Amino acid sequence: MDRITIRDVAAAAGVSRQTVSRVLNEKPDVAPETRQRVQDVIERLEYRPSSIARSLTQGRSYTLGVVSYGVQYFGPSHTLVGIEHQASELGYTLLLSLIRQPQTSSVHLLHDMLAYHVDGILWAASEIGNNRDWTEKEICQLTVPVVFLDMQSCPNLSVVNVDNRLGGYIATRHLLDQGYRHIGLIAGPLDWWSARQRKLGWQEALHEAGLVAEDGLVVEGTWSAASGQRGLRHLLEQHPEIEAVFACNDQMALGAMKEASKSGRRIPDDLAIVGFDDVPEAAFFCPSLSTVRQDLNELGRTAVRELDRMIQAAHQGEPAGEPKAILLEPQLLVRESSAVRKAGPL
Amino acid sequence: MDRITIRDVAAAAGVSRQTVSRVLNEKPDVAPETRQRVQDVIERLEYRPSSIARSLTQGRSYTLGVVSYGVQYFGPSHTLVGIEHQASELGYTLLLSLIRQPQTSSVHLLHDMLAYHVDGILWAASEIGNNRDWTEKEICQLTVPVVFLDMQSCPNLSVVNVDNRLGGYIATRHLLDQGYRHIGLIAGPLDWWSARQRKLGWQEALHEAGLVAEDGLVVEGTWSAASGQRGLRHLLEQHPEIEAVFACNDQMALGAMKEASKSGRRIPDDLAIVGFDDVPEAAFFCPSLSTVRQDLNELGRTAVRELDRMIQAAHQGEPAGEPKAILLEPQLLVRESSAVRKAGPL
DNA sequence: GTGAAAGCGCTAACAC
DNA sequence: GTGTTAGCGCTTTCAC
Repeated sequence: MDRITIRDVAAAAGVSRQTVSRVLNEKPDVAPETRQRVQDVIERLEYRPSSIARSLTQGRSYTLGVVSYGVQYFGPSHTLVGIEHQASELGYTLLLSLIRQPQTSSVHLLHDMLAYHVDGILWAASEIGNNRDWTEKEICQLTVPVVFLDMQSCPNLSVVNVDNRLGGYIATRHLLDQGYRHIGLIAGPLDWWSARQRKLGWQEALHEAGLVAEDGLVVEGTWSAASGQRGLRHLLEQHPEIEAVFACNDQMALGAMKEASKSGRRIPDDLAIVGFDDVPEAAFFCPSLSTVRQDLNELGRTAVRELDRMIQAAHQGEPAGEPKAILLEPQLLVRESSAVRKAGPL
Repeated sequence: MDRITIRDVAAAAGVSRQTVSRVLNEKPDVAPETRQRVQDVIERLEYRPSSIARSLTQGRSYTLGVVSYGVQYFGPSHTLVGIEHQASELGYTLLLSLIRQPQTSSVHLLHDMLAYHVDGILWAASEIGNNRDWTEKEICQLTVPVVFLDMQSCPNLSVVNVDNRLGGYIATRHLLDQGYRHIGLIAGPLDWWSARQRKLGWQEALHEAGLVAEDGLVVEGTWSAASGQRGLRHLLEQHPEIEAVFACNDQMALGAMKEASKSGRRIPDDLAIVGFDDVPEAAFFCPSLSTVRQDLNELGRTAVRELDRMIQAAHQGEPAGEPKAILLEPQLLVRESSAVRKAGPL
């Protein structure tokens, strides 16, 4: 069963292919009756124009490349949904590539996407280790705009981020405001840029309160609940005086809650906990988990809008404009796990 | 900055475009030295062949369309990862479309993908309500193969599923084996085919044990933890004698655990709970949650392999073969929430 | 208003 | 071994 082409339509309508093309693209200079006739034939034949043939002639594919990592987890999957929805609203289709080894540079994915003539690229895989070192050499000689998510901003690149540092700050600041002074940190893997940022926020809040952010108060996790559990155990062994913990995601917070209950500590009375992400389950943990919410859907949407802007500009021969660094504000959600400490002396 | 084409390479190497093409496609009949010279030029010019131009001439795009829904949730995101990895291993790139309104038929997405000349389509959006009614009329007249995931099998369609019914059965059977007799069901939304299947499994197990699967023992949730909490409350109000509950996903199980603890019931002593999915957090709930694990990664991979098989067949002019219905077996994980009931009379 | 010719970047089929 | 011709399905340019 062969594809129906513009030829078939032209023949059936008794016009030239150009005229059909004009009707398809809603261009003027087609007699109303001709237009109608062509449209009827299109319907009857169920003709659908080939997007890739179009891409070839127009030099635009209305396609965006997305490179992501860890889509099975909360953050990346929510970001991806935001990306897709905004993209489809703007008339783009997505080409998806998932990275398996986040440590390596994966430049080749970029070229793969270019082979499909994408109009732009969203690099949504997190910055881990030095997996971004390639950007300097590659990006400048690219033919299409690229927007990065979740990576350190850089003078030549367009980047969209949630303000992880602010998130770490408000989480810690909240615990300080509740009267806690000995606040531990269960960090994410510190080769992740975002994890380092959250840690910085924690440090900043402690310093601001005149406290010392000792290394002993920090334990590095892997984002997993198991690592959160181990982390808290380790922390409490070393520093039994710890009264509160900021866990850098909700899974690690859950693991910490498990460990707390194992060690006979009640939350929040003996140990307050704040997480990060606001996974849907967080409100149903026992007790419910205070956490920092980031609007990842909006993160994805913003990135697409920015990319679209760059594409439009480039397409009109405009001077691209300065690369932007966009930062979204996270938001604190207070629940039971960090409720204000009961009155009375320690 | 213009794209480097096969012409540029041909000119620079002093050969015809055809020879360059032969080198690119590793065809024989090129003199070793010519081949080397061409390859050198390719490297020097950093030439990358255009995949879409190739698609046009070859009638193959090495591209698969994926239509999914709810990618921000556990199941669909894990399936997507499986799909992507298997696809990329087989040399395919993915075109991704996410549905917003699962109730509506979304046939147009199918045509959108065809416009991009995809070699095949994976319909990974769940069957909900009658959002599959279009398949009968559309599929037969399609030019490319389609594989469906998570939907009722149908004589003319290729379908890959986890055996949800079996999953419901083994969860319930496990509770029966533990000595529980009054077993409630917190079902998923019953317009979802998969939710109905899990319910069927529950019924089957009860019947087999000579028990009646009364309607009063069933409450319909929305997959959310909140609905699980409400569900259990409702169930216990109506049937205080309930000793165990099968919640059709882990989130609802979590909500039920919350409600149990609110109402002063201990798990598993006063109420046993089994979930479905095995989200990574399940092992860290308090108590840890018994659940049914489905290998969603493998689900996605299997679907891609099947689709690839169909594509290959069609491409060699073979008679497509019978549409297959593939079923994967889920697996019971016993944890604390359904531990064997303490000895002693009821 | 409409059509003919040329071309997007590549490969299949056939020459030589 | 290598080059020429034609064509994938569409749009652009320029005739008429």
